[in-house]
Amino acid sequence: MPDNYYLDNFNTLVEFVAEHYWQLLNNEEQSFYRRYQSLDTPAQRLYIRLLSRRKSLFRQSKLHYEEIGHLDQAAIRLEQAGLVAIDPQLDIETLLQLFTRTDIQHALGVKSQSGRRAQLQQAISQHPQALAKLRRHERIIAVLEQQNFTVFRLLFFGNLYQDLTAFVLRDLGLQRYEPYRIDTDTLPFRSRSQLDKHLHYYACRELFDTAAAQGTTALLALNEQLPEPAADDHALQRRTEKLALAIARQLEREQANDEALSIYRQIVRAPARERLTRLLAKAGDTSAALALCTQIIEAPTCSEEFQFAAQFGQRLAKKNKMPWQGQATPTAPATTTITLPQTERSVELTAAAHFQQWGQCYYVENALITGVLGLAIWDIVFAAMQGAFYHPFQNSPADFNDPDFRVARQHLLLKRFAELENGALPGLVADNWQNKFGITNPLVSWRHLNIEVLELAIDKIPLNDWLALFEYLLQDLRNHRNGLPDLIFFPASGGYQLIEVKGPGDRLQNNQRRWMAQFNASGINHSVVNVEWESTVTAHA
DNA sequence: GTTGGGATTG
DNA sequence: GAATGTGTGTCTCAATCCCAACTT
DNA sequence: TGACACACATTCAA
Ligand SMILES: [Mn+2]
Ligand SMILES: [Mn+2]
Repeated sequence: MPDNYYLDNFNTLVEFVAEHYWQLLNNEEQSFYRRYQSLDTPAQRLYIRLLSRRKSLFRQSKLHYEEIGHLDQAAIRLEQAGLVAIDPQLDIETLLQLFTRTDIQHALGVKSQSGRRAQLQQAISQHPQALAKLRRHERIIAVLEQQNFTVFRLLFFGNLYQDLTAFVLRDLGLQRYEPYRIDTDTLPFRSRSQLDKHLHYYACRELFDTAAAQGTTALLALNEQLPEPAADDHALQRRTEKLALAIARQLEREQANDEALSIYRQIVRAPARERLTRLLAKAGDTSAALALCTQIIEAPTCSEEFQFAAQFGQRLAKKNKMPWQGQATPTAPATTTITLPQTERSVELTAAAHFQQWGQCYYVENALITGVLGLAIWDIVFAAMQGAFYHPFQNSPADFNDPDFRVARQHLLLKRFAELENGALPGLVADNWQNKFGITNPLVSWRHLNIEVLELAIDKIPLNDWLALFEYLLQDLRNHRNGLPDLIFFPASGGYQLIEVKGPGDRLQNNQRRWMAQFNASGINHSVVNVEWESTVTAHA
């Protein structure tokens, strides 16, 4: 790694933002950028070093950065630029965070092994002389204006969960990204108010845990604070709705059902209507609950919601002797029970080893089917679309989880499906396995795949089955990429079977049932295998 | 004296 | 035995250091 | 730092 790596990375980030988003920056942020630019290199380095760490307060004696040289001078220039404070006023609690338990014992003149940290802190708080002794000969540096860098990060990445480590991981080869072209003409932020709303959202999210611990009033106050995203800002809509759903769910736990209900009423995103239905039913408003079920069935936002409404509606109607349209027809999958000696390994691997007797069996869960789709449509996932790629560290296009991902790429997908029908699948999978290996892709989990199971699967699974599986996945990439069976079994006698393993006490989950309904519709061979452990007690008896 | 959870680093 | 809610573990980037708990 | 699947407890109905 070059000596300047973190300086270069930081500069790349802030210069991109300054170039493309200067008009969105307020005076403070513009000043922040100018003041940073006016620093000499050692001061810039020190600032970035401090900015990259989790805490904002440091004892200078604990900082060891050979490449910076004299920290004293760098720190003073940063102070002159207003980017750090030296020896700031601190309350006792904050000050003590900077020192170890041993430091505090020494200042108090106590022997080691004398109490926990909390007790020592309590003790030293009463002794001004000991506190003064702690701080004597120490220069304390507080890094300032972190929030301004946070704004730059948000503008660059479009989120706050990525940071400068993304550059390092890429440069070390630990994360590889598809070399897509960045669409600098259509960047995600268009206005200051949009940016402010995003920042506001993150501020709210940071408050959530505290509010949840405080209870109903704090949760309701937080909900009031949530920003109102612009109609075309899908990213922020998704985030605020998820946070509102979390708030409402927590309100339910606090028994504040009416308050939760009124939040759910404002949200369509799942599982808002499901929660709403449950609350209405619990409150005894059966007809409203049933009406909502009907509404969901007519226009479901996802398969899970549809399945819920069909089952819950039927049950609720039956219980209350109310009329109900439609019969849920749960088809039980073929189920067998096998008894195996318990092993150190997981029940899935143990079962796979068992089936290995009759052919070849792999523990793949979601990785195989979604992975093959990912390899089959690799170029479409990363196709240049307006606004899809706006920084170099994306694992997927910006709209990957939106329903319109498919709509926007429909012509490409139709063409690809035609190619698949003409036998393109084996070639696409082999080529992309070869050419793209290790590159991050939202559908491909390289670690859980190997070329053997891929080749076997391509060989043994008929094309029509693949097309049916792909179709269901593409209907809702976000929600249909889980729930696939644990094992794929290729019997020596030919064909294949998808097997969901269930250990003692485990039962089919709803997403697994939904996949099995698809398997049924497409005639795909599948089963549930219940594993029981050979009891050593029984064996001896 | 060990260990387990972190923060930091590249 | 279903339905429902909640808790847990496993992926982790890997090597190193620090620190505060303890016969884990 | 979530997503995902599983483990476990409680409740309720037949
Ligand atoms: Mn599984
Ligand atoms: Mn299973």
